[in-house]
Amino acid sequence: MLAKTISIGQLAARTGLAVSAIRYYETQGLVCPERNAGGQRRFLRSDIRRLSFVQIAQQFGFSIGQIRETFEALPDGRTPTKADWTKISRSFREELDERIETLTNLRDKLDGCIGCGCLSLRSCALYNQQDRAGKLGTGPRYLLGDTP
Amino acid sequence: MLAKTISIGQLAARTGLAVSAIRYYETQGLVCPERNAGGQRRFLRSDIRRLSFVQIAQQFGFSIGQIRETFEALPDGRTPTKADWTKISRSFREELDERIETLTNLRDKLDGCIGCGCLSLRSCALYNQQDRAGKLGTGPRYLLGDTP
DNA sequence: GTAATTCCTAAACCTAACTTTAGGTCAAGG
DNA sequence: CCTTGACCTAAAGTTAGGTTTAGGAATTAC
Repeated sequence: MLAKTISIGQLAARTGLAVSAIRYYETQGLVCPERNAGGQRRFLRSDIRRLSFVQIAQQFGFSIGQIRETFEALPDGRTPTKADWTKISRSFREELDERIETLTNLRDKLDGCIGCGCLSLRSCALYNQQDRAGKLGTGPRYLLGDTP
Repeated sequence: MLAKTISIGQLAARTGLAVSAIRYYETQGLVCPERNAGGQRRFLRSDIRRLSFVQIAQQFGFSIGQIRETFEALPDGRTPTKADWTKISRSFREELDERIETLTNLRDKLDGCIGCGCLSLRSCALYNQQDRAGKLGTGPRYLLGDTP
């Protein structure tokens, strides 16, 4: 018989996460388990999917805060449907595309540098970006595209 | 007149790094400045390029340890030549290509999931990787390709 | 019904990559 | 020459993302 809710240990087994990590994620607002009479956490089965998504997103380099924001698109109270997850995955994919593009751009610049005598003071695109950043003082660096 | 060596403040101005960051990098073996009579650090001009490289590598997601290893290919004692930097950039580029490929693969899997009803318990490639990882307990996750 | 698990909280600890602080020294300009 | 800004060290603090520890309480298994 399939229980309606699962324990933290079961969730850990199903997601490959440590129990301590799941508790930590709760403090960060990534899951909101109910409690039983004895005060123990009871998770929905859909939290397995939720935490799997967390792990995948982390592999892609997203921070917990960003993942929490992404989850704000999920329904409050009802179990997320396939359509909900599709929506999230799609916006996630867009972010991802941007990241890959940024990395690829940067790599291509590095390619140019290998050809041109990398990091030369005058001709290297990457170096010059740094150089300009330097002139702005110790503020944020905009190598990755956060132009000033 | 161009001084032979530069101070930490000048290096900071030229690289956009904080003075404290440069001191930290010294403790991590990324730069090895000499000292003058008064005990103050004196950097080579080539350290500007060195630290610029550090910043670029960090933008690509390399850790300080990895960058230090990369630098072990640089000559000890003489100022690195263009050929030295080219060699480093090239091996660096290879690593980078791998990372882009990994990210792209992962993204394509996510694409599959968007099509298939993402993160479904049975049909999602990403999810199933997680699932298998779960069954191995809390050990290392191999979503990024470090297969067991 | 009792022993072994599992779970609970709070607080301390961990690594990476730095910054900040405190208290003092060095060097360059007027 | 003396003041001001740049520099020095050591140690503590910071953020992210957790883990570990300590001391109990709730469940489950036999």
